[in-house]
Amino acid sequence: MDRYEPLKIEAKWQKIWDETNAFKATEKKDTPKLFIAEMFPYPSGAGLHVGHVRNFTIVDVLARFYRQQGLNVMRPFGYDTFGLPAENYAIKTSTAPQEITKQNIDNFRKQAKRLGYAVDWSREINTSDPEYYKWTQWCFLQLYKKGLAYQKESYQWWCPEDQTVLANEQVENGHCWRCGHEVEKKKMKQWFFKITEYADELLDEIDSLDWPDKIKTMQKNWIGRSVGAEIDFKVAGIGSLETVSREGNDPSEASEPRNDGRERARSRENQSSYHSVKVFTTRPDTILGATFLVVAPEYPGLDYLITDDTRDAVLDYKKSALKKSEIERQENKEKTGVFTGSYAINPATKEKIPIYVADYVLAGYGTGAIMAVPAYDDRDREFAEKFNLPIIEAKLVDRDLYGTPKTTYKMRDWLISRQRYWGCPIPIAYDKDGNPHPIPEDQLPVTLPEIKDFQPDKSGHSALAKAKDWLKVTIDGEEMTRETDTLDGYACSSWYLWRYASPHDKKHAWDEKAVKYWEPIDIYVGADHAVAHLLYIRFWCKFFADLGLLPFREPIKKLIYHGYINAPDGKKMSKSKGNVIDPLDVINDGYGADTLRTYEMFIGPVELDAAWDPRSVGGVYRFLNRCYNLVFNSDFENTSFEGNPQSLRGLSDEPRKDGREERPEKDGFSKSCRHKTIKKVTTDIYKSQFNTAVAALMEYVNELYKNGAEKEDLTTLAKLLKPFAPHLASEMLEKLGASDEWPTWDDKYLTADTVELIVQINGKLRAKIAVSVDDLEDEAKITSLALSDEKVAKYTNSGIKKSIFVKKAHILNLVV
RNA sequence: GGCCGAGUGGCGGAAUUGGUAUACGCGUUCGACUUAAAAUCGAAUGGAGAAAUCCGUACGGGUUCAAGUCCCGUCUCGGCUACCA
Repeated sequence: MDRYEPLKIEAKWQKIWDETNAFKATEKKDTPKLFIAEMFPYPSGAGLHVGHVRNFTIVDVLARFYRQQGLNVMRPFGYDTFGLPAENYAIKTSTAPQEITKQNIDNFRKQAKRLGYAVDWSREINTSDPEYYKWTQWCFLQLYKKGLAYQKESYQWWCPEDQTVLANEQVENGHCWRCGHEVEKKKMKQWFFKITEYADELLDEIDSLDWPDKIKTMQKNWIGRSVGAEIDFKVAGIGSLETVSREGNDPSEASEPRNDGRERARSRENQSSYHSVKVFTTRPDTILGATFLVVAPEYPGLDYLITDDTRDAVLDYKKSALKKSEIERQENKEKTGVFTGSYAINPATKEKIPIYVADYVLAGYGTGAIMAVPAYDDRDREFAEKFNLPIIEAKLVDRDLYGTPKTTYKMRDWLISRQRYWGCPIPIAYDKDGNPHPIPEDQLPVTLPEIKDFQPDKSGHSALAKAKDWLKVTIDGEEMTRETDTLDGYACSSWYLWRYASPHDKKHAWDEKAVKYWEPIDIYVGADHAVAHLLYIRFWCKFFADLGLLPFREPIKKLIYHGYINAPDGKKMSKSKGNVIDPLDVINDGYGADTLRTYEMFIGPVELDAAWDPRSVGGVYRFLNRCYNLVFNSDFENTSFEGNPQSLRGLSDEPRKDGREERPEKDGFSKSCRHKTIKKVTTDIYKSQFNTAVAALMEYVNELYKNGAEKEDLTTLAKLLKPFAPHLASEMLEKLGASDEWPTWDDKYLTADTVELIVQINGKLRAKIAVSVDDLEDEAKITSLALSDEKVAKYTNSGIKKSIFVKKAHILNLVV
C-alpha cells in the first residue's frame, strides 16, 4: 500500500518544472494566446499570506486549464516594490530599502515556487529596479510632453505621520490609507496627472468591459459625471460687468481640496467689478423654484457679496468653517450658514432672492455656488426650513432656457508627488529661476542615490534633498537642481502589464510586436484597487493609444475580483490579533501545496469573503488522498476498481456490503458519469466557479469508489484535477502514462436510458417513477404510467382538472 | 442619507435561472477494521411525528399548474459612497 506523501511528490515536480523552464512563454504565430496575471504583490517581509495564495491560485488554475487546452499561455510574475513599508523598515533598521526589497523578493519567489505556480520566471518584473523605473520615468516624460503631467500649487492632503501628501484615493474617511493617522491640509506645489482629460472615455467604455458590475459601478461613481447647466444670477444693486466665479475652466482647479482656505488678495476697487454669481445645477428645469442662492465659504467672490452690516458675521462663519476638519464637517450634518447681505435676481422669475454662505456647498465641485430649490432638493429644503426661506412648488421649464449646458465630474486630477525617498524619482530638474525642465531621455534613468538617512521631515521635501551631489545635474550645458519628489507607486503599476510582454527590452518600455501579440491581458485577477490602480491603468492605456504606442484602448479584457480570506472567527487576519494563518505552515504541517491550493478554491465562491476553516482543509486532504489511492492502490490495469481500497488489503473477495451484486449497464453508467464530470468541471472553470468544480471532482471520486473505476476514469480525473493539484495530478498521469490534454465531453453520453419521472399533485412531490427516456416523448403514456402508480392513484380518484408535463425537467404536475 | 449586494440545515455553501430545496465539504451519530487509538472504509444526518403525513430557503402579502428563484411591502446584515447641487 503506497502512501500519499505530498511533500515528496511536490518537491519532485517542482524540481522538474524549474529545471525545464516548463512554463516559458514565447510568441507562437498560429497558436491562440492567453495572457493572464494577478495584480502583482507588494513583497512584504512577512512572506505570502493566505490571501496571496487565493489570488495566485485562481490565476494558476486558469493558466494551467488553458494550457491544457492547448492555448499559448503567458503567466508572468512581478513585484510592486516601491512604497512606505520598505522605507519605514529601512528607517527603523538603517538598512537600505534596496537590500530589504531584494530579500523580500527572494523569499516571495521561493514561496511562490513552493506552491507550484506555472510561472514563466524569465519574465520577472521589479518596479524598483532601475532597468524598470527608467521606463516609468520615460512614461512620465511622455505625459509631460503632452501637458498631462503638470505642477500646481494647492492645498493637499498631508499625512503628518508619513510626512507625505496623499492622493484623494489614498484618504479613507479622513485618515491615511497606510498608517491610519488623521490627514491635514497643506499648501504645496505638487505634480499631477491630468486624468480628468479622459473622464468621459473612462466612463463611457466601462460598460463594454467584462468586469464585475461592482467594480464598474464604483468607477462610475468615482468619476461621477453630472450633466447640468451653469446659470448666471445677476447680483442686485452692484453694477459692473465682470463675473464672480471660480476663475476660468482650468480643470486642474478640480483638484482643489474642498475646504481650502484660499484667500484672494484683491484690492477694494475690484469689488465693484463683480456683478453675478454663476451656479452649477443638474436641474436647470427647476429654476422657477429657486428661492435663494448659496455659496461655499471658500467662494472666491464672497468678499464682494458682503455688506458693512454682515461683514463680521460672514467672516466669522467663514473662519470657523475653514477651521473644521473634514471629519468634523462629516459628523455635523446640521445645516449652518449666514446671509451675505447681497441679493441676486432669478433670471426666470425676476425675483430678488437672498445669497447665503453655507458649508454644505462645496468649493471644489461645480462652481462652488448653487441655486437652492427647496421644493426639489432635500438639503435646500432643510436649509430653507431652518432659515425661514420660501419653498415654492413651481412648474418645470425647458432645461436650456436660462443656462448653458455644462458637465462636471467628481473625479480630480491624480496627485503623484510623494515626499519620500523610496519611490521612482520624477525626471525633472529646475533651472536657477525655478522653471522645470524634463531630464532628456538619454539621461534616464534618474537613479535613486544611495543615502544613509531616509528620514523625511516637515520641510515638505523627501530625504533626497539631502543628497547634495545627486541634486546637481547639467542639461544642455545648464546647471540645474533635480526634483526631490518621487512618484506615487501607482505610476509604476500603471504600465507593468505591457512590460511583461518584453520585460528585458533595453530600448523601449515595451516592444511593439510583443505587445501586439500578448496584449491586452485576457484575464486579470485581484482583490483590491477598484478605483485607483484599475482606473489609472485604463487612463495610461488610452493616453499611450493616443500616442500610437498601444494598439488598444482598454488594457484589461476580463477582471476577476475575488474576496478576502478571514480568520476562522470571521475577523480580518492581523498580527496584532494573533489569528494569522501562514500558508507555508499549512504546507509544512504535511498537507502540502496541492491541498492548500485546492482548499482555497473550494472555500467558497470567488467573489465572496471566506473564513478559514482548518477542519475543511483536512477534508480536502482526504479527497486528494482518495484520488491518490485510486491510481496507486488499485489494480486498474486488469480489473475495474471494485468496492474500496480496502480490497487491497485482501478484502476483495468479500461480497459487497450493500448487497448489490453487479451494477447494471456499467459501461453506460461509467461513461455518463465521466462525461458529466468533464462538462461540469470545464464549464465551472470557464465561469470562475472553482468551488463547484472541486465539488464535482469529489462527487466523481465518490462514484468511482462506489462503482469502480476504469483506467479512462482515472486519466480523466487526473487531467481535471491538474489545475488545482498539479503535483499530485502529474504524479498520477505519469503512472497512468497519459498526457495532460484537457478532456472533452460528448452530450450524447449525458442522457441516461432511464430517468426518474417526478410526479407532482398540485405542485407537491408525490411519486418518482422510473421511465425510459423514449417515453418522455409521449405525454399520454407518461400520464397513464403516472396514474397507474398506486400512490398517485390515491390522490387522483376524483379526477384530474389539469395536467402539465415538463419534458426537460421530467416533471408531471397533476392538478386535482 | 444615497447607490449596490445578500439573507437557504449545527457550520461553509449547492440548486441546469420558474421545475425533485439542502449537491460537495465540515461537524455529529452508528457500524467495520484494530488489543486499543489514530488513519481508513461503510451507513445515517433539515424539523415534528410510531406512521401516513405535515412544516420548512429572514418576515408579511401577491403572480403561477409550479417560487429559494419573479412582483409589492417590512426587517436584518455586508460593501461602496458620503451635503457632489
